[in-house]
Amino acid sequence: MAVTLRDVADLAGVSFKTVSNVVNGYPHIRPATREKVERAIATLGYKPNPSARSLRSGRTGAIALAVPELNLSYFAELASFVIAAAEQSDLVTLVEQTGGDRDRELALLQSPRMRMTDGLILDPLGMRPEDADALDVAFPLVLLGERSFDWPSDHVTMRNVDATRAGTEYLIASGRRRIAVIGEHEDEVIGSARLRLRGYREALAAHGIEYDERIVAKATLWHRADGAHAMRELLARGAAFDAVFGFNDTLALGAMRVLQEAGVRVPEDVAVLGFDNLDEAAYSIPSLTTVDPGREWIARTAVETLLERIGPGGSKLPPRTRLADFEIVERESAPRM
Amino acid sequence: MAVTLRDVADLAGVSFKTVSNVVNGYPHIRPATREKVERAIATLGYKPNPSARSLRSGRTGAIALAVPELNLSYFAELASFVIAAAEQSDLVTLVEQTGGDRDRELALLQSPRMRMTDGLILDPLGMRPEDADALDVAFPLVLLGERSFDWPSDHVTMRNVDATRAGTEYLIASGRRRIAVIGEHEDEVIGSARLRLRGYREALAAHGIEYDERIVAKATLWHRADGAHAMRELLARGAAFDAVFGFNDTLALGAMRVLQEAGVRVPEDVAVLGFDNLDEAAYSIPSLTTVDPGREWIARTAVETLLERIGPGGSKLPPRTRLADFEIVERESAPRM
DNA sequence: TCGCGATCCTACAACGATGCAGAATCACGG
DNA sequence: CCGTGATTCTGCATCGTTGTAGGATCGCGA
Repeated sequence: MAVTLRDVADLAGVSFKTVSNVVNGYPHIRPATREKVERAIATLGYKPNPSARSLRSGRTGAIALAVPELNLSYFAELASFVIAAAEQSDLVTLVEQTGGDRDRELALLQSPRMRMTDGLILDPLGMRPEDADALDVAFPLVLLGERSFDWPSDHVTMRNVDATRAGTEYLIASGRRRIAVIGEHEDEVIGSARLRLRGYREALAAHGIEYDERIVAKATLWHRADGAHAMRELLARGAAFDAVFGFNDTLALGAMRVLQEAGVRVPEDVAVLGFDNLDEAAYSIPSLTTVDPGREWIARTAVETLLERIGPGGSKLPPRTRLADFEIVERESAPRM
Repeated sequence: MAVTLRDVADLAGVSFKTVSNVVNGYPHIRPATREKVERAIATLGYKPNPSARSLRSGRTGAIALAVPELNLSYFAELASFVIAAAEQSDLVTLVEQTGGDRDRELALLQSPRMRMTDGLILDPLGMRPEDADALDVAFPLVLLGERSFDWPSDHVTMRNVDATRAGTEYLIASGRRRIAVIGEHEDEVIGSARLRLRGYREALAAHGIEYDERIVAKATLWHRADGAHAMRELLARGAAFDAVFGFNDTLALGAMRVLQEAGVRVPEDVAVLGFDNLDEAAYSIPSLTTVDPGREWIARTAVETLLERIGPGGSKLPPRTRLADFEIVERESAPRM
């Protein structure tokens, strides 16, 4: 059926290993031979068989990226950067969606599908500290998102606590005192939600503002609809607030929409601050002030880190944690002052 | 290094072929033997080697999805559905980004990377009619998006002309007469842009409204920024309009943002209509009336169609074109009346 | 002329799985 | 007690490639 090294070799009148050598850029080949072979490759349209190649060499040329879902713009934009970075190194990217579900994340780590790739970049939204053992896998692994697993693996992440502390202080500096929050996870102990809440509380404490759980709203998933829902609940509770910090942009955007439906003016009555700096944050009405966590840097660095592990001697490297810088992007929904 | 069939066989005291039979669910195996083997598999943690498997069987268990970029929400949501549908059939999805660039699309069709998969779902944004020959590839291929290639391949797409005609008529029925358009491609002849423009013109003609190119704005890429840019240009031209039809939601949202910055009221002064029904269209201010092209159906159907081709006898099937139903979703930016 | 290292090419054995053909065992009717 | 067909298991060849080892050829100095 398909053209193989042998077919090319027959046409070129050399041994099939010589064709292999040409394809792989082995240096010691006479120009005449090389040309003969290349012509044969062109006329037959030979393309190497990646299965055979990786069976022999142990490398597949693919990496896997596992995120909760591409529906969430943050992960879509992240995936876009990861795929682009991988392509730079001639790797293809296989995308898995876990739904942020613990069981599916654990299953993925055990899955035979992982043997189709040279390594995995995983955002373990659902896993818990006691699942650390599951991270003891035979393939190179880079975790995204700040998590405190008791397991020495590579991490590429952002400074969640610092960033939300800075965000909250930004709101405080602009004169807000009653700062509501959307995105708490009730029983989660290691994820971004918990860390971001901590940064928020630290900032409050540093400025002598009391923590009031009546203006803290849960949202387990971070879709627009969840932000909208949380905001409706906050409004229903009746506790006053003059700012809202959405733990990501989609939550903030959903919340902002509900605020405006309810006749609340943004930012005059309530300032809104997001987290992620999605493309769309610049185009909402009003445009969204947000914390930019350095998505592109994270994506690029995750791929680099994984490649170092995959490469020769990679398994000997000590576990590394790499932190992105953040930045507050001022827009209309929360002016600096 | 890794555990193989042989290792399992040794531990279980059977031939390695028997282990293979167990793994593949061959029926004639004594329960006792099966159990022995399964226990050995479990203790050793055996996982089949997909490279070896696909070298032998010719099937890889992966499909490729090529879209312009995941940054564009439409494609992110589409990819999300495709990946989910593929997973239902135990296939992993390898995502490629072409940037909508003709050369990269053509290169992808020739790329050896394609041999890592059983087939490709491609949205050929940049290809031209004269590139039809490039579609003559050795692997199963399903095209997304309505294109008039002179090549008999499978298509899954939406009724672009009908949908934009209906959208335009919706605006006309609500009393608008000067309907601007954003998203024309100048020199493209086969893509959605051209088809959507045709639907628009058909609707105008049917209602005796003159086509005025002063209110038709180009946008080669369909990001929010492009919509914003196009709207600034429209405003600068000074030609009056009482509605805008963005050829996708992000264009419409970018344009809507600029309108409101300029003090134009939506929908009182100008109605805005989008196309795609993205998640975010429901949360903008005002929420976006839009044409829903049935993204999920398209994704599911594309995977199904590809699977039929991949399956036994698939290459004998006649080329098929499958059309999704569309629907106009009424929201605030363009009320029905 | 010979020896020797560089250069160019080839032969053979893997990598880990599956398909096929067939050997061994078993059940059961005549 | 044997023949026959189903059941259960094994052995071998094979998929297309790369790594290793080594054979041929060549240039060049001794």
